[in-house]
Amino acid sequence: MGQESRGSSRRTPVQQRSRETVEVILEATAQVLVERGFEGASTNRIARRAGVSIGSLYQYFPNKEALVSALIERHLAESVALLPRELKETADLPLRAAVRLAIDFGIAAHRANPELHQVLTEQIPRLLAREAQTQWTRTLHALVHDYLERHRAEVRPRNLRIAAFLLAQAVEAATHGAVVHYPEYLVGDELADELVELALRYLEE
Amino acid sequence: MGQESRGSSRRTPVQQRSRETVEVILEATAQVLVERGFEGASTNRIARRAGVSIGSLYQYFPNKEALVSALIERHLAESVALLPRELKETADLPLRAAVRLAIDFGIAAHRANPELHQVLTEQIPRLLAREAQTQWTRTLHALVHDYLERHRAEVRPRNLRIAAFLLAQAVEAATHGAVVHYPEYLVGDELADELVELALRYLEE
DNA sequence: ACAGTATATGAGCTAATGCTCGCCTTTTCG
DNA sequence: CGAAAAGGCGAGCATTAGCTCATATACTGT
Repeated sequence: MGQESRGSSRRTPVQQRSRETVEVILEATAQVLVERGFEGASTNRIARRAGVSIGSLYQYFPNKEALVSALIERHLAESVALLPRELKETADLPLRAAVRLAIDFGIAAHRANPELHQVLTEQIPRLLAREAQTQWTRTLHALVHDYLERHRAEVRPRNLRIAAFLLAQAVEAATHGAVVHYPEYLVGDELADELVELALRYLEE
Repeated sequence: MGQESRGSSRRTPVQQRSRETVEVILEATAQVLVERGFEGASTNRIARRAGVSIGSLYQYFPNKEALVSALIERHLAESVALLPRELKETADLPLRAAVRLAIDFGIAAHRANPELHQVLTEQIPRLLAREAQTQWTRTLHALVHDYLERHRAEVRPRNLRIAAFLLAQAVEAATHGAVVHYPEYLVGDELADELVELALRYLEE
């Protein structure tokens, strides 16, 4: 769904060769972004790194923003693809088990390619990441909200929207913050355990 | 303390006139940053907005980064200035009251000039904001940690560093997220109440 | 084999940005 | 008052970024 979000006015790859080119370009974008940040990631540099001419780059991406957008979309798509499957499993689990699963999932998501995740969430001009970011936030909140609604009887908070928002936000922030400021917290289970405690105690009667 | 962090090799204002110029430039920087983001905030544009020539701008700030850094520092300094006073008051308050005060403080901080806060936290290349950001995070965690240590007897968690980290992170994220994604949550007290609940339940025996 | 299409190339254009530097004006102070 | 220091100015330089386009090469189907 949505190979190209708004990349209109550019050629769509049809041969195998060009699909590989697009792939190589996206991969190079990720690398250069990690190494030199958004400003340092010039399209020329990306093309060079990809072993491809700028001309080729601009054949598939109308501009730098579209290029980075495509990368963000692809990165989120990976997480989004896992999410429903993972969280669907939690739907009928009891509170403690569900919370545990969700938090482990959150932590795992941050552990996969943490550098790219960091650049994408922290260094990209917000207007660019905005749409994707909002989409993701909404999806996540909706899922948590859903779970809470199903289990509303076993749960203390009355305003489930706020509860879902708080929980999602807290878990995300703690995980992200740990990656950035205290990576050592992530080696054991201590942080995860405490996060579970935080969530459960908030939810319990 | 630290009028200029690393702004070496530039003139330091000594006359009243030039201090005003610096002031005007910083104010213009904030405005343009809010209006056009980091990339759109060219030094020429900032100077024009300030009603000052670029020459003058570069007389006091060696480059764009230093300019923005100075603004960040000034912005954080305002919060930092309030922090100890505010939190010193909480030092001997009982849990519930202390938590309440801290959270109200956090929310208030986000309400003062939320647009600038948002640009500064979300749109500035991270390497630039990094130092200030880390400094702030550390200070905050230390303060919470201190409080917890003093009250260690009344508090459940054993690892106070992690507890402080989690709480600070959760409150910050919830407040920030509300400002950005759901401003409507901030009109009443509901969010604040729930945040207090989250923190207290986590801390209580 | 060949026409037509898809893909790839890279020299170089345009525009904008960060920043300098020579010169002028105002303030300070003996 | 007058000279030295501080402050202010803005045309314009050097650089770099994003991006185009004329041209060349690889596929594809007949």
